[in-house]
Amino acid sequence: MPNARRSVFLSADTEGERGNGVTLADVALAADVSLATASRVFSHPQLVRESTAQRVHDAARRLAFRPNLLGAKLRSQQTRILGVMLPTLENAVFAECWAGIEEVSLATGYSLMLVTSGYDPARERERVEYLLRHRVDGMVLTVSDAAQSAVLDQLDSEAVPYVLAYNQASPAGRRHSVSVDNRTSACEGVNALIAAGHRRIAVVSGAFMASDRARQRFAGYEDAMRAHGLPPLPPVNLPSHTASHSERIGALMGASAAPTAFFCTNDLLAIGVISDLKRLGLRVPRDVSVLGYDGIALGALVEPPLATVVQPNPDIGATAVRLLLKRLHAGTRPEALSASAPCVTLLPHGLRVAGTVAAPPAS
Amino acid sequence: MPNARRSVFLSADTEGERGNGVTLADVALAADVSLATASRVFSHPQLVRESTAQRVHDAARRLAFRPNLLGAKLRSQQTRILGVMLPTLENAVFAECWAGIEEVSLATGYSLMLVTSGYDPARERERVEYLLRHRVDGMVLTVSDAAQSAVLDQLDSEAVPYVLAYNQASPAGRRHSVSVDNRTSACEGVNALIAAGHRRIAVVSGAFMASDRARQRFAGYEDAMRAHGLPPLPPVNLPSHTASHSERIGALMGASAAPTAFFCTNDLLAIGVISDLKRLGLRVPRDVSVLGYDGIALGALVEPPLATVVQPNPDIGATAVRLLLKRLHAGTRPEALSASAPCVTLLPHGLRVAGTVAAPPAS
DNA sequence: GTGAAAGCGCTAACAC
DNA sequence: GTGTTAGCGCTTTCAC
Repeated sequence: MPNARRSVFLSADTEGERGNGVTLADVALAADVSLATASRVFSHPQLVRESTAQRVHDAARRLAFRPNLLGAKLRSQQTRILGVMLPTLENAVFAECWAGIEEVSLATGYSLMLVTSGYDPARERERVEYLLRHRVDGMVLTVSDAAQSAVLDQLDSEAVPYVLAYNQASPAGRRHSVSVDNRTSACEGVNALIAAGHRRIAVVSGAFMASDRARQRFAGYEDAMRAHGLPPLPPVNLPSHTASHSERIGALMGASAAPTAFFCTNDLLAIGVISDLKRLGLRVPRDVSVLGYDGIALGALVEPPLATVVQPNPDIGATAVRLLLKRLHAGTRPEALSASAPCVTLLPHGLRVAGTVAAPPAS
Repeated sequence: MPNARRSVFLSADTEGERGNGVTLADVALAADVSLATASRVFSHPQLVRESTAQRVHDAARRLAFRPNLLGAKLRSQQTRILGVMLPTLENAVFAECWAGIEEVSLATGYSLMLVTSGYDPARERERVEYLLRHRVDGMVLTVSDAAQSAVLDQLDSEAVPYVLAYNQASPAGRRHSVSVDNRTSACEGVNALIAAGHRRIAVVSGAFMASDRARQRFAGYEDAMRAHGLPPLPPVNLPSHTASHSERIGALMGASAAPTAFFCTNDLLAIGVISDLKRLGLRVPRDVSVLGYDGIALGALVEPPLATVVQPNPDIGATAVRLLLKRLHAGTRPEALSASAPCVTLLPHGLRVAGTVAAPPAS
């Protein structure tokens, strides 16, 4: 009877283990009920008489009982852990998204495990495997390219419930996603540029090939240009948005028909491009306009404020979790799954056309 | 013999559970070894013959075995999960720190659980309790005020191993921390301001009362001022660094002896203050100089580049994890613990005096 | 409404 | 080297 020994010496708190070594069995003993009843008090309170529950709660408090979630998770075959994979937290978009994810997960009693993929498909695989080993109940993730993602194929084949965030799934498929409408919103943003008088608008993108969003946003740009009879320019791809790319931008601005506006496929990039422009002696927005995409808080903080297409970042995270939870609770019955809301959730976007966008110079 | 049934039908992958239902027992059966041996192949490979190990690995691959970490964690009484509590990820300092934490943790086979406290002591308690319930082996955390932290007191009393990040523990205490020397580095930064010719330097701080770092950095400012016979000005406390505070700054700049330089206790704040200044029609650094603190990547990206005291953020995270791991592996013997390196680890800081700092206007 | 008992998947003594 | 045997802390049928 090892537990009996423990209970006796408990107050001395001799052991160095986490959770002070008090188990549910100790609580049951102290409350003079069976282990089963003690368990029920916490997991299914409605199954136990009020007075009994009170005794158990008292004992638990007295012994400073801390439930060991591991035992519960192992036995019940559902961990109530959600896996989250984001490209990086160093881009505020995803940090803001995490805030939304954390809030609703913890509020609903779910735990989280976060990994970052660094936009690298190989690392995506590895990190997802890691999450799977932890037997997460489901995942919220952003992959570099949802259309051809080894990771998503794997998840599908293993029937792991997941909801994409930011990746906008194809309406044709069965994949669940939460995002804004990348193409439409980008188109609106570029329309605003055109409305301001711009005709030569260049798109600057980060890892174009590594981001389906970037391509969708570019398509939106093309839509807007074509709708106004303007020739779309080929995209300018800048590999990393933390380095400066003055040369590329400089060459562009030095050319005969230099663009009068830049549409950057994300805000961090936009901030970098604005700096590059300044270094070239150009003023934003007087000489050149810049439009970003993301709506990170920082953009509103700088002066002039960054004009941008605004995504509801925390809400994207929160909604993705809620949807995932709904799927999890719907059970494994396929009817329930498909019946539950459409796969592709589009959240409303905003447009902040201010600071860094103005009419083009008279020329 | 439920498992036998499972093994037979396995290739059909009928079950909807995570981890395809293959257990180590199935692998052992397929490889014709005992469960114990199969286990050893993964946990203690050196204890098992090469050829046997090979058989087990083959069987595992054939069955697509995915170890259930929960079982291992529960049984071995060490979860190999590290808890991480950071104030927020929306400040890039902590996002960068997380990158360091994630890298070394996953590389050493440790899992992570992240929570954010939002600088709120009540939420700190709650989140720590959450981590404790998951039986994390140890924690890396940043608290608002290490000197009087209910959470740290609790952790100490329960003998939970932890290492502070950014909080600079008192050398007198027994608490482990990894940070730069806040006071000295701030002093150096302000010295650079003074060397540039500034005499009226104001300190702008975020949640001053909620951040011990902010106070330590202010002390460094006082040191520098006093060392040069200059009167320290009272700190300007701005509650949130995401809002604009033009009024406060405006009032300050409108006063008779307006400061010629601002020392902001973090970079985000500095970026906000620069914007405020611009809105007031002031040019940085020509009219006013601004020095930040943190060294976030973004600071180098903006134009002019943000002058700042640079912390090695990813390294702070990585070092904190390594130290924590060292403590965990030292066993619970107190001698080993105290023998292992000093408690307070100070990492080297840098100084980027450029862009936003220049000589004060002739006046 | 409550109790007894059987595990969840894995590791760690202890034999051999 | 390898196998046998107990559990880790909890949930959950199944009786009563």
